[in-house]
Amino acid sequence: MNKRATIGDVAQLAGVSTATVSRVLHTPELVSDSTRKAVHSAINKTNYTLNLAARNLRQQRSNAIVVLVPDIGNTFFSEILAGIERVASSAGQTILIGHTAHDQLREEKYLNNLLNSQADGALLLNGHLPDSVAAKIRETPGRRLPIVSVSEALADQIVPHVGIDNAGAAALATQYLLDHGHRHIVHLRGPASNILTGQRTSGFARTMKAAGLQVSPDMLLDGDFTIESGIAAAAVLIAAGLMPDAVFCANDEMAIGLMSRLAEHGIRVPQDVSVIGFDDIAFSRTAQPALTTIHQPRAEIGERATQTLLELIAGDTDVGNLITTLPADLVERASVAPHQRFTAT
Amino acid sequence: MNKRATIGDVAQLAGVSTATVSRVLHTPELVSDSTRKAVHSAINKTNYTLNLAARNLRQQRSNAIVVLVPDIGNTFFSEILAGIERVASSAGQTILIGHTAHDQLREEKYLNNLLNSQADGALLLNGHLPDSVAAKIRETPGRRLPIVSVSEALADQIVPHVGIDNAGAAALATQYLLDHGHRHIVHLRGPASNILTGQRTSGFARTMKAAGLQVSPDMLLDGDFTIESGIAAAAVLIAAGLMPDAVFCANDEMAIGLMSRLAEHGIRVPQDVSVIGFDDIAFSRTAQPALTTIHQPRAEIGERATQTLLELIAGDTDVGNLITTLPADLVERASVAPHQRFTAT
DNA sequence: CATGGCAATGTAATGCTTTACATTTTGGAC
DNA sequence: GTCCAAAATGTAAAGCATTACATTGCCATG
Repeated sequence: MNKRATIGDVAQLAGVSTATVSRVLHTPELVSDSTRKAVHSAINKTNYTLNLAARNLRQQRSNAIVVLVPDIGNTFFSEILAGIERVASSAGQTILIGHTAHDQLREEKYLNNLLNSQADGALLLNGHLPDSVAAKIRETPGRRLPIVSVSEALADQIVPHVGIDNAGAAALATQYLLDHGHRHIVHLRGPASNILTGQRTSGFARTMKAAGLQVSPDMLLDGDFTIESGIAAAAVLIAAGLMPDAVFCANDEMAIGLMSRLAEHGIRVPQDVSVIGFDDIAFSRTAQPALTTIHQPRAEIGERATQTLLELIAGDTDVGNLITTLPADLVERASVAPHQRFTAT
Repeated sequence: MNKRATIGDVAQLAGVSTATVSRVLHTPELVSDSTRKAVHSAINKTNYTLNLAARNLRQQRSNAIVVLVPDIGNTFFSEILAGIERVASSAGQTILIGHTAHDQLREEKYLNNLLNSQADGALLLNGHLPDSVAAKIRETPGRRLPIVSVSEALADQIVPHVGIDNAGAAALATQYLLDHGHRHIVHLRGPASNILTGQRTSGFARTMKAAGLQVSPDMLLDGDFTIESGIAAAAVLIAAGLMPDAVFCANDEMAIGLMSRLAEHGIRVPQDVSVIGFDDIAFSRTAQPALTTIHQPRAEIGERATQTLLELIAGDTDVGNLITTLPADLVERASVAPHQRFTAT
């Protein structure tokens, strides 16, 4: 079992210098036909493969970007990733996904890849920047780290961001329920630790208030973006014995969990209670009833974020702390119906 | 904007040699207290971070493993990933996810990371090994590449594998339908290109035959593991005008899509037709009705695969072309009911 | 035939860290 | 105070590819 061939082995076998081998690989037009053939044959004979660690060390870049995803299992992220990949790969960048599972240690670990020249840039889908990295950014304002936050903004937005207007979209959903005559509306929120939770809640509260409705504490339910927390929320509602007119869920997973539990108890959506979600994941279409929800332009979010990151890496434009806000809209399906007071006339 | 600090800068500032700085970082017990403090303070002052490219080059390994996933959006993979991460991170390995999207070019690109010492090993969830890599493995039987296939076997199994007995699990599902009195059973398959399709189909066909039932071509429907193909399959069934007793779907996504389309047409599951899925993804529990399906021990699959890979990397055991088969079982929910001929007595 | 210019190739420095081996320092025993 | 072992630290090579700069060889022009 012999060691891996190096560029030197290839050069020796082909009877040329290492520089020539390197040129065959990267700028073949500078090499004569005969030499090129000889080198290629030597490469085949030796089973040579480039050592990327050596190249990255020498070139001071890796042509890779790391994407931090809080929850791989959440289908919401996959279309964003598709957008990211489209742009990244056409720019010759490899994308590496780091699953953080909301774990600060992992976030740091993956970001160290960036700081340690394993990656040229980072895309944050997790809504959180570890303190150590944030401190580094503040300490060295000149040397901007190529990081862009996506979808979930940071508490302290010190890097560019691409996402939607969450408060506005939540307002849109709430207004839609109001327009259908619902008054007693409950909002099933995400975890308090998530920045989106505050944004969506404020959009909800603001719209309710504008309609002259008070948001009392019992109109806010706490979830954590999982199906299970949607199921649990339904249980709370059922136990309380008073079904609201409608429930605005901060994401589709929770809405789907909620509806499944309601169905088990014979509570019909939308006849007995209307439900609206957020995100428009694939399964919202197949839910029973099909879920009315807020659609985010996920592919475009991923694309724009990656473009911004690439500019940051190239360093040719000063994107500053650019905030890109893309439009979100409402898709009407079957989980919201007009309130009885509209139909019972 | 100054360049990044190197270990040399730290050494100079601390008044020691680079070797000592390196020791402070990796084997601090070999360094005296005072020196250690001085070095740490120099590290802070200079904002030093290790250059991983240089370390990887020197150490000839990266402490990273790359996981090839065909479809990030498929929730089936996330729990496998969780298992992988658990084992990998306790072994100090970083895991990097490469999304291949069934694209051979991407598969090669990510595997080149492995061959090029950007990663120490690879876990294949995509059921496919690019020809170039396969050729390399065959050419150099001595130098075994640290690769393990997971869940989806390779057409030509030249690396260790961890998964379930797919034909057996499909037989289990089919037998369950037979036991409930169903005779006219349709199997909605995955794409022909996928190795699982053949395995599951053969388990289905074998069990039908054992029950004295012929599997005619019209009892096999083609899908591609997506929700949409499940919806399309339902449309085919509806258009044909003859609803079978039951449908065995090769994965849950298709079963869910199928059921949603059936519901739109007023066809009730399980009263009018029974449906059984495969994989037991999270949304199978919230489907209406809750989906009866085959459960795979995903976390364990991920764990075992990673253990095997780590052994391969360490090279201390000869795992050979070990095939690890884990048990799959059936979870009864509400989408399968006894055939009328049982209940109508 | 001499010269300039270009194409093709070579030389050697560079990127940063780890680590085997060498050297110095420290502390204790006598 | 001497000596030795152990602890602490230093020196320098190695890991592999890229690339600025230097060199060689050739052709065409005058």
